[in-house]
Amino acid sequence: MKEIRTRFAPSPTGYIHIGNVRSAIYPYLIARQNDGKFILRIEDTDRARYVEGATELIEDTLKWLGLEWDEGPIVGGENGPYFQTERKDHYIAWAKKLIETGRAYPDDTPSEKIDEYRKEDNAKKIPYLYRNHRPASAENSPEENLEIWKEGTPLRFKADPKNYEWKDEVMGEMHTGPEVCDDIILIKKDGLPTYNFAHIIDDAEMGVTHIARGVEYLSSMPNYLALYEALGLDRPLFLSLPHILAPQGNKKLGKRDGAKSVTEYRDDGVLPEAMLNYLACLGWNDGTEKEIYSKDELIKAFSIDRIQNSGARFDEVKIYWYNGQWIRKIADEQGIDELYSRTKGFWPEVAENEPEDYKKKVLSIIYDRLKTLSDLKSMTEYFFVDPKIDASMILENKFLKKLSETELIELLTLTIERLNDVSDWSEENLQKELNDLLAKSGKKPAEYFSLVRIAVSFAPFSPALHQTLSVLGRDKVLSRLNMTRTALVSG
RNA sequence: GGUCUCGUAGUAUAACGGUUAGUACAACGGGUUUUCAUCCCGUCAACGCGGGUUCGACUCCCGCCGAGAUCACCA
Repeated sequence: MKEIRTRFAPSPTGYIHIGNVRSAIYPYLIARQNDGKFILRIEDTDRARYVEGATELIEDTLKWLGLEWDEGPIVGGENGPYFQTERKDHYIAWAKKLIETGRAYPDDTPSEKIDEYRKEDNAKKIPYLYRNHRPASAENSPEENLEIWKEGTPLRFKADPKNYEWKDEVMGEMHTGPEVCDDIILIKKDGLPTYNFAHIIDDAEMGVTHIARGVEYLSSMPNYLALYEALGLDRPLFLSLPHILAPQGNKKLGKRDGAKSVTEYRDDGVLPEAMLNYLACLGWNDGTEKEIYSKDELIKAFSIDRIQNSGARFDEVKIYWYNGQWIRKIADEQGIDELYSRTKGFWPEVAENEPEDYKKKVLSIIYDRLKTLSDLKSMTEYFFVDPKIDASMILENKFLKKLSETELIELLTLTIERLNDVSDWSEENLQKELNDLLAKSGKKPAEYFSLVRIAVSFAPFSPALHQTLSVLGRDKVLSRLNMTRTALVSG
């Protein structure tokens, strides 16, 4: 059986955003599922749009998502080079074959002239096709054209207009008429190939069996098929992936709509597991009601024929839901140490020099409140530094505003006196003490506990009170209670 | 304009001729005798329209409408 080989072939023009990362994920899953190979190829033939550092950005993104490639930059491989600019001689060689068979011709028609053709046809309301304006060189003999073609002169394909039929693994049976076949540019003025030409050569030479790419390439398919034919190459399998839609409107999600880069979500504290899970399931499902998939589960469950053929809207709210699920899943299944290892860089600055054990304890009581890891910044500060006392948070609290200041002060005094005598600062014992205090206070749980909670944290919310007090430790709790009481006393 | 694709609740989706059209997110309400969250329970909410075919259509066919893609020496 032929080895399954898939590829992701981005051009280094910037970051990978949410809208195009699925064309990396699906090929990856297909390769892994079939013990095949996943190739990364950098399509850098557009020197004008080339962005320094973009290749590294792409590599970073794939690595973060866990989409390791078997051949490509860094790792190398037998079918390299994996940068198109380093494969120029391959394209030239194939281009010459096409000239030899009379299927390509040099064309130095100036672009102004081409624009004119286009305008003329538009004015006449006939579809613009370059093959209706072929220059004399299109009729030269192969020998002649081989002779006159030199770097600096664009090379065009000589189309053979006819019907094409093919199967798209996602969209189904396809067919088009001759009106879409045209003389496309193969080699540009700068001597580099166009995408249209280069990707076909590369995929063939790299043994790619499945090409997955956005549906925008669907309308170019007849020209690609013509090229496969003219080059004598076997067609691979084609997968047209529907677009991911922007949050508003019906357009595909692109950088202009503010499509965030994948790594931006990483920096916001989204876990790669959640991102991969969400993106894979956006436009694909296995027919069951399962929602949470690990990478291995995706590899097992994935199937091409269940890829959705309509566009799917990217929903930021849902990815945060997935992220919450994954935060809890990792903590519960792999332990708090594993989750902790993901949190570097997400703690508030004041926590920087705090001991890891302490941060792990904080994490262990707060993780089920996190939607993203960056929530740690806003949610845990009071564990590391005394909060700013803001009496209004107590006085205006919905549970506390009916209590008088005197009552509040008395309750704090009661608490301080009792806790002063407590030496067993475990969660269990604190829970017991707090229950006793609650009984003594004569208040409703929401009233008494809210007071203590706010008095030590001055945060809008916090973990369960006994846990918060236990992790905070005896000294911090008592000193903060005292400070808060003093503040209330002095009004 | 030519060519092509798509069309189930606000969103993502299930159904592959027969179900009270299922699930998840969101929204709303409630519970878990402490906040926020988790977790649990409940409510709201959909087959674009019109014709066929059929005993029966979300499902098959046709037309329409709507949305999108593409028509580069960009990928």
